[in-house]
Amino acid sequence: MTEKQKNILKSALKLYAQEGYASTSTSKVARSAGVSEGLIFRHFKNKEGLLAAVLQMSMEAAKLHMADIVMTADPKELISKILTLPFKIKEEEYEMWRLTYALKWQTDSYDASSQEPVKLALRNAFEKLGYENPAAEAELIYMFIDGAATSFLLHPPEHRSEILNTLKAKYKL
Amino acid sequence: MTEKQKNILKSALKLYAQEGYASTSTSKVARSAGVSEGLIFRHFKNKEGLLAAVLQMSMEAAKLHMADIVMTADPKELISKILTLPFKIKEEEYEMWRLTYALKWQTDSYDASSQEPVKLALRNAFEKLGYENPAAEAELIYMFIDGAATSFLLHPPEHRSEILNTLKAKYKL
DNA sequence: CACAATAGTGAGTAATCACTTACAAATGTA
DNA sequence: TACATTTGTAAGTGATTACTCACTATTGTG
Repeated sequence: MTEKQKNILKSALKLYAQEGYASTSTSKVARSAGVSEGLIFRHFKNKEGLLAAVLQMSMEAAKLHMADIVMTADPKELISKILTLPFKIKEEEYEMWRLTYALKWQTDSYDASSQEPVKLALRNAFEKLGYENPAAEAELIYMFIDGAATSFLLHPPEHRSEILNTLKAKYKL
Repeated sequence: MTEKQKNILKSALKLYAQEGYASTSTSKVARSAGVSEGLIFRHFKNKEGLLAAVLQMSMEAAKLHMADIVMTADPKELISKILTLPFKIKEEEYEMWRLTYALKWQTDSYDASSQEPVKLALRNAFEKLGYENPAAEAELIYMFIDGAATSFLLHPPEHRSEILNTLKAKYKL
């Protein structure tokens, strides 16, 4: 991976996250990365290819998070880890999360399959804890972390820890 | 309001919700509405003006919902109404909600002020019920309905009522 | 009816879009 | 050194973009 190639990916992520994929032209990405526009097509074939590369790069980090969570044995700890997830979005992961959340609404890009392993782990955890409807509880948590992440990504956070504690109390964590 | 004007708004809402605002050209809207492209600019000045008109039209319905909720006196009923909101998105309101949720991620369009009256009503309700941290509870609920709406708008719903009941149980409703 | 205002059209506009091509510079490898 | 491969650029391409303009059709009003 060349330095210029990395610059393209970095600029594309930044611009796609800030202004949206559709309204960010390849020429804008090239200008921001300090390369000729042709180079984008040399390395990534077309605009879609660039998006795919950006997404793949971004998702490596997320996969590590998820793998750690799924392997947690103690059910209470697993639920706690998942609930805490959106409250701990790191500065350097901000742009990638903004992009993935925004892209959800672009018709073709939504992929629910990546959520399955986490949902399964959640269901098992609630089952172990003797909850009445583990599947519904898992869905509920998933909906919540989606909403919380949205909230934190869109407006500056306030009293995060209070909110997290109030939430944890609902599951006696 | 002319018939053609209504058609433009209807087509624009549909296309913006399906394919996104940025990637829907004015010519596409005109073709879908069966009018000349020039007419769009005659009536709505420019592309942004058309979006504003679509949004304004769409939001009339939402305001009625909110007004009803805010005026509910019984705290338990108020909370229940808000929790139920995303579970009852009507067919004819689907496109407008998809558009508003997608537009959240477009840098400039987000307006948090419309949420304030509802959040205030929620805080008061939790206060009346003697909850420890009413403000945090209100935020929590708001995050949840955001996540639930997202979930219902993006993938086909399943066991909605089970999920709603599990959720209501957490607030003893 | 007269006539002004509004509604609507179709053919433009320059700018920008994603993408290609021909060619040069840098690099790997024998 | 020789030469093939990869990296990079500059100047294009036709299509599409948001938008304008000159014009006609329809409608409301005295």
